[in-house]
Amino acid sequence: MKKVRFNTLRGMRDILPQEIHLWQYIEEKVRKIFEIYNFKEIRPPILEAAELFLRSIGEDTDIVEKEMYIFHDKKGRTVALRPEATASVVRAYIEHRLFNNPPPQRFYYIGPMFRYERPQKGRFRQFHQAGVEVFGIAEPLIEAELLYMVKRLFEDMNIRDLTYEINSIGCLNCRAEFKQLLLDYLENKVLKLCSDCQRRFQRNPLRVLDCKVESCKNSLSDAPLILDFLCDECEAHFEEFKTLLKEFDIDFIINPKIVRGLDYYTKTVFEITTPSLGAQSAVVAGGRYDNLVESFGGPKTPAVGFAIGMERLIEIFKDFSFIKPKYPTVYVAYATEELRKDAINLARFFRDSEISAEAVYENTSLKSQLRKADRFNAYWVIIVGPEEMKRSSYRWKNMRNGLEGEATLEEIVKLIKK
RNA sequence: GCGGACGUAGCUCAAAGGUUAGAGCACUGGACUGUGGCUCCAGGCGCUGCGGGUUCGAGUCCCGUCGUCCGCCCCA
Repeated sequence: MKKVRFNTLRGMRDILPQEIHLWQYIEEKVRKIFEIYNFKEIRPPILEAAELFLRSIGEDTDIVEKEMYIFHDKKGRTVALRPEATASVVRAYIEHRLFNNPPPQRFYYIGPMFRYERPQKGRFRQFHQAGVEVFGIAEPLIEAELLYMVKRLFEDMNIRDLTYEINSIGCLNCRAEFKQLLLDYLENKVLKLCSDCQRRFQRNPLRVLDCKVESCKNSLSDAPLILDFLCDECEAHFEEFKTLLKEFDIDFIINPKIVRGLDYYTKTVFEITTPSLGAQSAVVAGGRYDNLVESFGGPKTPAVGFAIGMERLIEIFKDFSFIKPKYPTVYVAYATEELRKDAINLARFFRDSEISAEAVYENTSLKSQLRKADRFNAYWVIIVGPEEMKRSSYRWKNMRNGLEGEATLEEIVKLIKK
């Protein structure tokens, strides 16, 4: 038989036991703060109808155009691995009529997302997001509270050097007006723009504004900013949002260039960035999407959400030396080979008593057993020996301080559980 | 999708085109026949990412491919 070696696919990786405790620690932190804010966990499927993402994220966005894992199932349906979770949560919210519950309805999720991109630092094809969505509240208070919640999470994890960037991209009304204004402005410049922007000019002119090509930036230096053309309502919303952030003691900067790569946003958008991630500076991103629920056939429902990039959060979380993996509490060894089975049985007894235990299954010297116990970082070693058996007792050894003694099983359990 | 760097033992890295590809750490066993960590000794480390080519001879040079990293684009 020909031997084949398999590896993870590009951009995918195994999270091994040696780092999983770090993930578990961070997931617990995230869950805890979300639940304090009354967010309820929701777990939508990872595979959805591709249409769901086309209609929410937008067909002209990079995510949909070139980054989606999209394929046909055996019935010929076009399905996609989710590139983000908001669309799924909105779908579930409507599908299960969760809007019949009183607002605010708050949901959170933690799970894998998929984007077919070129991997690099902080960027993977399968990555994880922890995110929240709030339905039913139009007040900017919600956005401000969400940012405050994230700020608390970062403080709790002792993560600093973050920049809170905010912007408003208006509602359907002011955006329509602004779009016309922008088109007029771009009219006689369009030939000077890069090829991407020429296409954007046709299909999604707002995205011309955040082109990174130097020549485009130059010719757009005096371009109108949507921030200056918000309608009265959007303007008031943004003003109140800023006032609340100040009240909540959140330092922020206004970045009029944030438009977000997803079409469903309205009014508030925000991004939290760090200098320590190289080119992938965003750790958290989100915003308001007041039209999405309605456009998916639900009742008109304002909504806000954000997502945290878990890999990026872990990357900037420096203080993890104190997080220790879980070790077995006891390691059961035997002094002579005939007692091997007794040792295994003793391990079974410990496990039945909810004490985590590891044991030696092969025939080997006591010395090597102790060495293994050390390697496993076991706290206690219990040795089954012939002399002790006669007195129906066992030898115990504390691997942290080297102390040892002899005791009955009852005494040992008491010692361990102390 | 575009550009650059790099792929050698489980890990970190050596080996100016020339014997049988090495070292440290780690692993296994022993010195210590019922006791880990320190020390010493011994042992196995390998399709040099993969596939072609050049050459008397390739880990080394060339081409392709896959992968990793770093930029660009975009994003979490």
